[in-house]
Amino acid sequence: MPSHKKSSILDAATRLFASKGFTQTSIQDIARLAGSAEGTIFYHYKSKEELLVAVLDNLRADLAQCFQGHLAPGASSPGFPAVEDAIAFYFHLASIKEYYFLLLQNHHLHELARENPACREQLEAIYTIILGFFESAILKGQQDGSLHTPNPGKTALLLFTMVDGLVRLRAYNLYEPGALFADLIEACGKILNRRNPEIRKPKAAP
Amino acid sequence: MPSHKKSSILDAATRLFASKGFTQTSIQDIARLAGSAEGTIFYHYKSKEELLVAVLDNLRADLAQCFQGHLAPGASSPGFPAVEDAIAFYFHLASIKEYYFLLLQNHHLHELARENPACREQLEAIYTIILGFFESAILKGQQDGSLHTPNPGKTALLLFTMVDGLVRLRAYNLYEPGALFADLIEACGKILNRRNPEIRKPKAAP
DNA sequence: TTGACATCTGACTGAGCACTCACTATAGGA
DNA sequence: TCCTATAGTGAGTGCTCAGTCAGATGTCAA
Repeated sequence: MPSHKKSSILDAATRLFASKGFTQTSIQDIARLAGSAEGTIFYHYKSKEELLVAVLDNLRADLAQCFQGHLAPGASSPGFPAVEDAIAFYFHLASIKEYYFLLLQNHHLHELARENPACREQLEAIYTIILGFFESAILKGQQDGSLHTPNPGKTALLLFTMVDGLVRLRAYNLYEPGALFADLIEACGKILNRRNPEIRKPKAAP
Repeated sequence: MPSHKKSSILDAATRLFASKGFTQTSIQDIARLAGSAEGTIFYHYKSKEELLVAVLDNLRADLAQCFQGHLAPGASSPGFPAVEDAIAFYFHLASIKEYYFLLLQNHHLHELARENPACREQLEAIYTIILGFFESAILKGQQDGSLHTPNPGKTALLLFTMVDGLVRLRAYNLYEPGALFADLIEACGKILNRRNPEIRKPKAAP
């Protein structure tokens, strides 16, 4: 079984890397938040960089579980458009687990992925999961006839950049939270060539 | 007149802050690239942070000039849709001055803006300029009747997040450069309610 | 030539950093 | 009880960093 300290170190590192950035976070910061000694961190993880990879691994597993739970049969509202539902869910997720998405937008992370294979693999797996989630929502919409979208893969990427962009705008307080949500959903509907022009309001705007 | 060393320091700092990030860039790095001594940097700028603000100031002025040059009468192709033209130009700019846009996406920058008023002012001015550029293109499109877009301000923000997102994808090599450009232009057209369905190819895809 | 000023230099400093290591604590099997 | 392995500790180490400072150099007017 995993030790209590180890998981609290992982948790502290996740939040600090997301909020302050990898470089700005010191081992001392992590130890303080986790309630452990600095040495304990290096007992469980060889280096600060390996700790980051462990954080990514944990993030990926949790994200996969969240998406899987949402895609499970019966989990999504029946009759509710799959894509709007997916986007609303993604926004909901980005709201309750904002630190995950802030972490993924860290510049240093992508620098590191260039030279650290373990880091690159984790990052690629995470993007595959997220894009796969959008893509499967588009495919579902095509099957029930509500969408006509020629290239689901590329369109999923476009949706991702939009939603991710809004997450960033919210994090930096560049606009009032929630004010753009309805516009975003509407814009996505247009991109996806919705057959049914009236857009139903999603249940929860963040 | 401004000294030669001072401007080469500013230039070196701009490129290094963009490519490595603010925290990862040391004064030694900047001095080496600028061909000056470390002391010279602190002769011209009180601190590393003040140097960053100077970089932003320079970026803002240059960006404003670029946009102004493009919006000048006669500069845009007559008859060419204003919004597609604007997006293509923004992409072109993001291609030849990629480091500007990478710098703006730096997480630490937005952290700093929260506590440093000078930094915050510069950042706000820069976003005002960029969003104003998109908004004026939308308004132009509405005047010539090619667009029907209810809320230019919000739509400009959505366009910005999309284009900025693609810049980031390209920088991190998450997709082949240029492969999504046509799709992006098409998606923007849909968001903007283009009256004329056929989209003309822009002159230069990056 | 002299003095005053702006520009520029690089050795230096103290603080903070990631990481090490000798050590203690605890728990279970023999 | 002793032995061993796992978990955890925090002072110490060597290095890098932003920022300082005393002085060198260049320039130009008096």
